[in-house]
Amino acid sequence: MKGKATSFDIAHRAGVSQSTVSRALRGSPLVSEETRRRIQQAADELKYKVDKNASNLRTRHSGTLALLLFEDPTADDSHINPFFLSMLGSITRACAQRGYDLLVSFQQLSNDWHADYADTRKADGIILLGYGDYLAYRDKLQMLVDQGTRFVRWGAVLPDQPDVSIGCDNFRGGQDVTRHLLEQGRRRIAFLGDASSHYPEFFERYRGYADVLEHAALPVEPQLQVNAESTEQSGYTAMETLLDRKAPFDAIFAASDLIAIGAIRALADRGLSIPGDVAVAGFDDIPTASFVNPPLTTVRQDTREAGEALVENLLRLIQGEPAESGMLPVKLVVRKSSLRSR
Amino acid sequence: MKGKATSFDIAHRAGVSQSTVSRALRGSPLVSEETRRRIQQAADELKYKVDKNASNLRTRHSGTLALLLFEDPTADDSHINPFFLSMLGSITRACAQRGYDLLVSFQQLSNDWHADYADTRKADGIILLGYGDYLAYRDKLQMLVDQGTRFVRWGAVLPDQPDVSIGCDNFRGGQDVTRHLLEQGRRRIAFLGDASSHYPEFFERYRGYADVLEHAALPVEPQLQVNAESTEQSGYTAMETLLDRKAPFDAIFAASDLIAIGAIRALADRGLSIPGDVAVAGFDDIPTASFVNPPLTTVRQDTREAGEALVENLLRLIQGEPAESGMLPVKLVVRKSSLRSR
DNA sequence: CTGAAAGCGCTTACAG
DNA sequence: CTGAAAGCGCTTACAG
Repeated sequence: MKGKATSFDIAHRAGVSQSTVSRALRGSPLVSEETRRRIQQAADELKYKVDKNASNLRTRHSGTLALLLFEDPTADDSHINPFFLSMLGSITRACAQRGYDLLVSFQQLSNDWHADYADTRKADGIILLGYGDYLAYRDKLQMLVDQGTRFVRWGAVLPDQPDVSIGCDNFRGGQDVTRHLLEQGRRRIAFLGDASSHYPEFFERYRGYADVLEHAALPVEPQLQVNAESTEQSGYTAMETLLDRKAPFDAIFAASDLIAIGAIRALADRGLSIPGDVAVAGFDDIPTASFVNPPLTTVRQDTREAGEALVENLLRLIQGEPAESGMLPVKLVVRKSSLRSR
Repeated sequence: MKGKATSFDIAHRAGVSQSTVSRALRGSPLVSEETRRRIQQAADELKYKVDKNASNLRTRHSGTLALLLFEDPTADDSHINPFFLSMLGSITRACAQRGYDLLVSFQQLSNDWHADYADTRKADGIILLGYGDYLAYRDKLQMLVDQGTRFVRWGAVLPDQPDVSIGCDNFRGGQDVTRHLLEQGRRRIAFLGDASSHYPEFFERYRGYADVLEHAALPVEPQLQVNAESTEQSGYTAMETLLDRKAPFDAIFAASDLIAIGAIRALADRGLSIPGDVAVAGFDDIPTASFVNPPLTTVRQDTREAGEALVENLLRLIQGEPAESGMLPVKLVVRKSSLRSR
């Protein structure tokens, strides 16, 4: 056998026309059972597989989705945000279940990702997953929409978005954490993480936090908020900044687990005990969260459900059906880092 | 503009033939600068992108590699072995650097993965990454080789393999850990992990361990070895089994960090202190390793280098050049879990 | 139920 | 340097 077998080879071997081979292998009801069996057998014998490039070219779709993962502070190789990695896992599975392949790619915000996979027909649609200045790439989203590219995005779900976005209930998560910390007797809760519309997910968490404080008639103090992006390093630095401000606080609500982990390190380096001196809570429930010392109270986002929802909605868009942005529930996971006494 | 522009549209707009458009866009030296510029401009204006399906069909290759990730004990969705996740990250990057796309897929050992991506021409080659009974899928590897499929595998590098495998120096890693534990005064070191040719990577680590013990004139005791696969749960169970045997030991060498983490939990549950009563060391240096309590001594595999090597060699195979199996160096990372005194 | 034929959008000898 | 033409391997109306 030289080269791969084609449908003509199968046709020849099964004594039918090439068109019939194609029909049989695609499961067309027009083919008789007997013929189908003969063709299937010939195909098996020659280890024939339909050439996807040819079939995609003909049918005008690829059976493939593209996942574009981007982080603003481009992580060194393998140190991708664990939460995204977990999403990647569930998205891959969700695709497989629906018979789609998944193309994975890392991008920088600055790149031309808005004009690639879908345009080259390598993918039928795109899933956007990442962390970066929302205002900076909002235009690109609009461009994608204008071009008619099918895509869904993981991120904050806001009223005025041009695209289909799936996200968790960040506001609610922020409320839950803050309420919990108050219940534990904390009164001066600091927030580590960006709190502006540049980073809507963090901002929603912050708004949930502020909302609960206000309802408890507690002040929302600007000096208790420090910007941080979602890395351990950034969390460490932010924690130091907060400590240097000398404003008293008895709890930290970090906008992500990575930030929380950095903060824990910084607190430990200054000799502060957790949760004795300071309670700490994060967001995401990454695998490491339960292993840090002390185990970290956090908010779990159901990545499995998230992956399903993203793929589900993207497929709907591809099929021309209506798809809607939606918010997934969150779940407070209480661990030692926020509990009153050991 | 209805539908996407094709090369004919560009040709029309630029006033040249379609063949010239194709040449210009592929960077053929046959096209004059002036013509190329005009074509490029027309392409930009129409936001034209070459249809990959068509071009792949013509050129007989896809510019895509497939990563097949499989775990024997199929992990629940997002809980993929963190080490593999890290590899996934570096492989994706290595592909991108070389202009290749990456198709990611989870597989079970039992599936027909040996006859898929490459056969359907969706990928030019395959990277195999996973954990499972080697003897069980060795036949499939042989089949891949026989079919002429281009693939490389991450795993143990053994003398008699039919395929190109890249792995770390597991034997050396096993030696390093064991030697370190001996230096810390430990004498009865247990090994948690499968130690048979079914799991060659673990087996190599075990052989390194046994080798050092023998050179130190210490016995290699079967009752100090307990099988375990690379999950926390399995590590926990294995640790319990070992404890129940009542054979004295003062150190644990776990074949992977996940196993080590499970073991640490089991030891803690029985009230044993680490490293006071028992020193513990793992293998892989997953992100969590530095966060467990106490921080885990382990062996780092350079995933960045590993991803590069895999992609590099696969590309070589695809280009018909010789590729060779190879072993990457490992690095002992000493942390608190194995140190004599606090 | 089956076959002959057109065509998906490219790339690349071949001829100028 | 450029164009006309063949062909990559399929799918799917169209005609029987």
